[in-house]
Amino acid sequence: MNRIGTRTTGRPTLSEVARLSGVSPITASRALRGVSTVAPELVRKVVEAANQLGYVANPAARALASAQSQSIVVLIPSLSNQLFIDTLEAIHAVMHPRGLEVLIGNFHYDVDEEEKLIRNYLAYQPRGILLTGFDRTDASRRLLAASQVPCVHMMELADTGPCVGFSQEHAGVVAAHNLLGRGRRRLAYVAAQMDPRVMQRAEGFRRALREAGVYDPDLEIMTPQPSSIGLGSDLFRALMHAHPDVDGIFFCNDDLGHGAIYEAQRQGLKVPEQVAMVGFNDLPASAHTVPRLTSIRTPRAAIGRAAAQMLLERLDGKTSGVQSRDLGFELVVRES
Amino acid sequence: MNRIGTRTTGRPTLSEVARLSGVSPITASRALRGVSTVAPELVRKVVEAANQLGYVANPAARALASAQSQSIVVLIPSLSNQLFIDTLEAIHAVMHPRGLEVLIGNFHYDVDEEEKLIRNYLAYQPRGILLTGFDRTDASRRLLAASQVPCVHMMELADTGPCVGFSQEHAGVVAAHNLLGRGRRRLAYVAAQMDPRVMQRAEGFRRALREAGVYDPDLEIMTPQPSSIGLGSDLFRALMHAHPDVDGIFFCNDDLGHGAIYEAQRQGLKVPEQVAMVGFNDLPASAHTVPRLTSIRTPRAAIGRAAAQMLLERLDGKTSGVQSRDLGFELVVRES
DNA sequence: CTGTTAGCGCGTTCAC
DNA sequence: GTGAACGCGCTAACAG
Repeated sequence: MNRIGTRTTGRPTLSEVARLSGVSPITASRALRGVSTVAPELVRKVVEAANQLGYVANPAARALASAQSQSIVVLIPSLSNQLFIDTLEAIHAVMHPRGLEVLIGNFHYDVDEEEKLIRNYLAYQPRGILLTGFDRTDASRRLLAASQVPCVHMMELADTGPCVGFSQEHAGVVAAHNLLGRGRRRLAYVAAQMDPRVMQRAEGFRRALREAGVYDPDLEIMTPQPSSIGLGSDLFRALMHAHPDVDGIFFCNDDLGHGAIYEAQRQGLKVPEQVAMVGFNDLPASAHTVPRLTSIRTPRAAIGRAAAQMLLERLDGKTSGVQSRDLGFELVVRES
Repeated sequence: MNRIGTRTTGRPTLSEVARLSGVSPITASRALRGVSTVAPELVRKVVEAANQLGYVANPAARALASAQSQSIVVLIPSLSNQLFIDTLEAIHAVMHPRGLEVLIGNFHYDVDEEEKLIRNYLAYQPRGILLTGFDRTDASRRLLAASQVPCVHMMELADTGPCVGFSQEHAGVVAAHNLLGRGRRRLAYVAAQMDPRVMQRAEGFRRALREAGVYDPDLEIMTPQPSSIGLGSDLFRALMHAHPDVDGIFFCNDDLGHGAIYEAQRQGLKVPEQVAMVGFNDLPASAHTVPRLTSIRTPRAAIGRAAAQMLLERLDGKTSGVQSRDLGFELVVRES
């Protein structure tokens, strides 16, 4: 059988496109990439030939020759959280029209896994990297710095690198003020996962309670377990059992809040009359639970979009240095 | 400044590893890949040199030289559905230890977008492709066939290609039987998105109702809108308004079911006394809503795992031809 | 079991 | 504005 050699792809190459359009390969290359000054007439011919052959450039050859791929790496701590899916989609929507491929790395809230991902993905010579937060290993930081690949950090704000996010700590303050404003004094913080952002929100919440003179460390329930609805039910039950006088709770995310709402309903415990609740992220379900969950809406899609754009600007050399973009958040007051 | 040339990566190359370990580049290559027969002593030396230099192979060069990447492409219709996230994670868990990168393509339930993704990703010379279902454009099919890249289809069963999934139609039958078994006769099917699998479940549900002599086409509510909790509330409200005598509903997925449960609660409509409900997928929340939602649990992680393994076997040439693997599903009876 | 040779397909560099 | 030559880093093919 006339099998193609194992070293060749069998797909049309740039040379074939060039031959068909009567120009040199390099002109075809330039025409297809839209760079430099190629006569419009030639461009037309080349593009036509490419379409006719169904030519698609070989990314490997391209990356090898230019020492640069057409990929952007995005490193996120979890895929199971709708939060990051929304961010991812927004990033993709910005990058795709620019011909940039988005490589997704999920490090499962594990900085060592993130380090491995960085080492691995750097080998792909990505054009840029989008990172979640600022908490990572020193080795990761060194790898990133040595690579010279432009980075933008998402979700948190800091002056140590270009970033797009909002003040997690302030979100904690706002949640506290909402609860305090409703006359609640026995306020609890219920958290899982305990990633850096969860801790920052805890810090803000704590500070506000302290200033109001109602802070009680016994009412901070934190577990490193992954967050889930079931866990929210469990933590709520345990909390109310140990401290029946709690009259307001800030959950580090909506999943926990939903679990608590279900559990409260099962126990016949009135929300918000007996216990008020504030969630975080404002997932779609929060607008529908009974009662509807008051929550802090995070601009996750906007963060993805803005971070992607900031990265593009850096690639184009339009900006440089540390740039911090605060997209804020919004307390969505509902029934809980 | 002594900047490295723009054509070079600045990272250690195979030649440097070879030089440091006193062998030829090709021997270093073989040692690192663990192929062929290289003397154990040499392997040790090469690996040591590679570690010392922090060498990571350049995937682009590798792909170019071997006409084959270390990537597996997975094409899914949505990232917003927890279903596919679970599948994705399982696939990754199988592929990663084998040194295979998973490239995720989200085609947003759009066969034309899927076709573009296929055209694009094929240029990356993936080792294999994991597809969702069998419904795609003819061009997609041709592209795939011409590429010779091994494929495995997920979620549905058919005899037209290797696949791992379960009978969507039978799931519809089982849902119907559960409702019929509880004495319900006015049964509705409420669906959104209307992807092929949703339609297959509809077909099974319909068939079972027909056999029981209770099929009423007016009680099929289908909309192409994307599925969501809010939509579930809306559709449920509209349905019960138009047909107050409906006493059982099968939802094409749990999101719609959850929305209906919330809405029923708001309307003071007793579930399941007045209307029984069966969902599909068994998302985590279904075990916690009030009342807890009876649902069909789909083996989404198992499907990802098995599909990945089937693909690996094909890559290793262990199997070939059409192979269909039915992983079944499970009706989880709860309170609704 | 190891090395030599050659080339994967493209873009950079420099010449025209 | 266009082209020739070369090389990116690696591995297939074939010797030995």
